[in-house]
Amino acid sequence: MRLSAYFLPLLRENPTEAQIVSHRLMLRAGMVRQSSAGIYSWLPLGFRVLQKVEQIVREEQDAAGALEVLMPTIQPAELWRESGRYEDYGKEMLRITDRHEREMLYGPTNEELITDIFRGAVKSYRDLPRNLYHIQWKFRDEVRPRFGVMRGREFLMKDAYSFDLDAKGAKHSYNKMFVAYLRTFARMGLKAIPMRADTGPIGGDLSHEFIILAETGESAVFCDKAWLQTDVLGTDVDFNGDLEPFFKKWTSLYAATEEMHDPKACPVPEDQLVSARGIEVGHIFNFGTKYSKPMKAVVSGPDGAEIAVEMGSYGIGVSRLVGAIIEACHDDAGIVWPESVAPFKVGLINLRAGDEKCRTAADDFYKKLNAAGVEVLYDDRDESPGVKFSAMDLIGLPYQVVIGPRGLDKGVVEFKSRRDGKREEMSPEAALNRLST
RNA sequence: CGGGGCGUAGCUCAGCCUGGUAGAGUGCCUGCUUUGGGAGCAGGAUGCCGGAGGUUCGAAUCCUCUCGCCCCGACCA
Repeated sequence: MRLSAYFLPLLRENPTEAQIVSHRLMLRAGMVRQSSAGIYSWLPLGFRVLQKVEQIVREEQDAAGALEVLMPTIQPAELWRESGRYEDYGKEMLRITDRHEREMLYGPTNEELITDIFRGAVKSYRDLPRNLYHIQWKFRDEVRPRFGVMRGREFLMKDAYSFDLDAKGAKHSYNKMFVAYLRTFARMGLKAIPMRADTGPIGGDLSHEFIILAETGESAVFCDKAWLQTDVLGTDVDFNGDLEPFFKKWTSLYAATEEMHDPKACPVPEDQLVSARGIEVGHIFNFGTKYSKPMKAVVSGPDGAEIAVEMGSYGIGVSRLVGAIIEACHDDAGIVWPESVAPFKVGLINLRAGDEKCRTAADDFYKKLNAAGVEVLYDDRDESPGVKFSAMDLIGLPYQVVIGPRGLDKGVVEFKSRRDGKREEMSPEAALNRLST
């Protein structure tokens, strides 16, 4: 992509409304624009990141055997009356009346809808287990939206729902998602710690929140100091095998959210306990028959008797993750994207747009990168070098290739790694080689 | 939902107290000179001063109402 033809409205100064670093950087880097409180438009650069995050989530859900569907954002109120949550949810639910005076709502989550779909289609234990997920916009009318996309009212969420015949199967489904989540966040370069969590209004008895430690986090969390030195799972897993060892391993070290943390009962000695702030990026629940019973999601068992299915739900805040990644990956100059979610892999800077030799060399390098399938943002604008350097640092692409008259005379380009700031001179071929691998 | 604050140029903000021609920096446009970490000079464009009422000869400024946004707290993927 040529920057001269791109839509990248950068801000030189910090907008006053943005108080935390990810919000500031997302606005300054031209990733999002606020539409109203807690509601954002995603501009090209931000949207690319959102889609990369979404794709990683999708791949890991698929790998764990979950099946993607797409449910609507608007749901009928009746379903929520069946589960009893229509009244419970209160003002956080955006309620809508259509032209026929029918009560509708903008979905804050989808347990009711998925249960309705499931009960209409599955009648036999033979069709279990199943896990259905979708990645869809949700709306929760938060009292106080804040922190940019980290606590918006409208947000993109992956929510998966598992259906099993019995508690043992349900635990296996839970473990699958548990492991898939470890892999998902690890792929994004994040250390997300699974913590025992309160089930809240979703219900149930088994629940983990996946928390990224960050000073700006909204939740108070407690964990064993050893977690700080522990790497998260990144290896391949057989999802059909026994996952309980993985679950045990990644829950053996103490980690709990504030609601679940009891200082008196805590097994970790005080000097070994970390008290920190965290960002919740995922939350998994096993809630048994909380919805299947009132909504009559039942199957015939082997003996012909009706059995209410055991359910779980599994959420990842996809749009929140974009902010969370920036909270975890930035420096004074701007964002430092992990390669897996970077909007482009490399920023190509032509230092002298007006110089024939530079332009030819840069155009040529750009063509070769494209041919090699390397995602590149090419700054071909006629701007001063300082402007280009700072813009490229701000948007945080993992690598920069600088082509200027000084290097060209020696037949080299400059290759810079954003993360450590190291710059090396090398031939264009060598730089191309580095980037295509 | 309680408490606090802010709405003036694309952005950051001054002006408001004490009513009298709409401002600065930055960005934007044009031209020239520049060019390895946010360049220089010259010229130029940009505002229903959030909205509605009111007071006044006269309102960005005073009063009333209203809408929006932000922050702290309680609540939450």
